[in-house]
Amino acid sequence: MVKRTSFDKDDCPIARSLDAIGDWWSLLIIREALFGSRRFGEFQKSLGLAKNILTVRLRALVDQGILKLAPASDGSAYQEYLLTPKGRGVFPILVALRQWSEEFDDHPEEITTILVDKEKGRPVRKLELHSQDGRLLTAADTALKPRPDTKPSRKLRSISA
Amino acid sequence: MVKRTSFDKDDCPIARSLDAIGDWWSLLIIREALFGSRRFGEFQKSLGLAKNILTVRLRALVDQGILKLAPASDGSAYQEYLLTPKGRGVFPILVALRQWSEEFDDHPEEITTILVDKEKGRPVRKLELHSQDGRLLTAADTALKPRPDTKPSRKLRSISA
DNA sequence: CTTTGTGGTTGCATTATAAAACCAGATGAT
DNA sequence: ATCATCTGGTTTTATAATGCAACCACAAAG
Repeated sequence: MVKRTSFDKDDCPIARSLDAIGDWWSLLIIREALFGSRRFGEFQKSLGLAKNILTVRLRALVDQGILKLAPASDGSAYQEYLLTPKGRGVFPILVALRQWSEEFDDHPEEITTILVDKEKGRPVRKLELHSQDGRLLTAADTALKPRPDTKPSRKLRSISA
Repeated sequence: MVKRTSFDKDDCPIARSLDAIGDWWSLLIIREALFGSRRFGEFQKSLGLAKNILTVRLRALVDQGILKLAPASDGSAYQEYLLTPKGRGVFPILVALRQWSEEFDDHPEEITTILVDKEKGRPVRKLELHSQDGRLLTAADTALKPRPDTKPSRKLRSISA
């Protein structure tokens, strides 16, 4: 956006995520990476975005610890972009986006792919949110609570002794 | 973004979702709506965005069938913005974003809220993706498959007879 | 030495956003 | 009835991001 109100200092974790990966290209780049793309050219060809923009996006993703640069892999002295655990952690977000589109899009017939489990080749189930005791939850079953305070006392007051 | 490359015609459901709700404000508006906000003024105050922008966003969300306008609710002759089922369907996306932030953010201590299940008041579990036979799946356990074709033959060839 | 891969730089067009003024209809008090 | 205020916007103007295209540069591959 423009005057990016920089949700960086916002206490809402959703805003924080959006601040990190909430632009049009970043999530798609991560999608391609999860799909197997590693090289600059691969991303550029599959996504069809301008190279300078890809450059900026890749660097931002590396800076944020979502991608990392690895030296080689094939013979060439170039580098490739690999997902970090943080990057792979984006997977559920992508699945949620996909499933929302599958369920509510006005033209679902234009969606040409389905997400399947590799072992059986059958479509996956919908994402599920459970309570700690295992009940399946919907939005109406949840609430937001203030956090008790991260670490009120450090358990040992190193200052005083 | 600017020249919104309009992923509208893209066959990737993730791109399609992003095209619908992939901007900074829309998801936050939906978050507030799930949280209970209904009125123009409520959204404006809680999000602190300019009124003209809120106007545009709200209208876009209504156009997309994510919000709908309902006549009243309290006495006043005003309108309020209510989530449609499509809008409530965004909930898993917000949860996924929240959990990603909770798990990978560099400053998780700045997150001041936790998502709990209303009945017990305890934190929810992480979103889970299962195969149809119930196995818990990670990204590595999944693959993308071309869709068999929505409706290859209509079952009755109305043209020829 | 030519091609390919991997970017960087520049310039221009488009657009989202912000900020503030303005406005019409409803509400509320006198 | 009237005046002031609130609500829910619209309009205008200015600016900052972003997208895109095109050209440049350098390393490696052949």
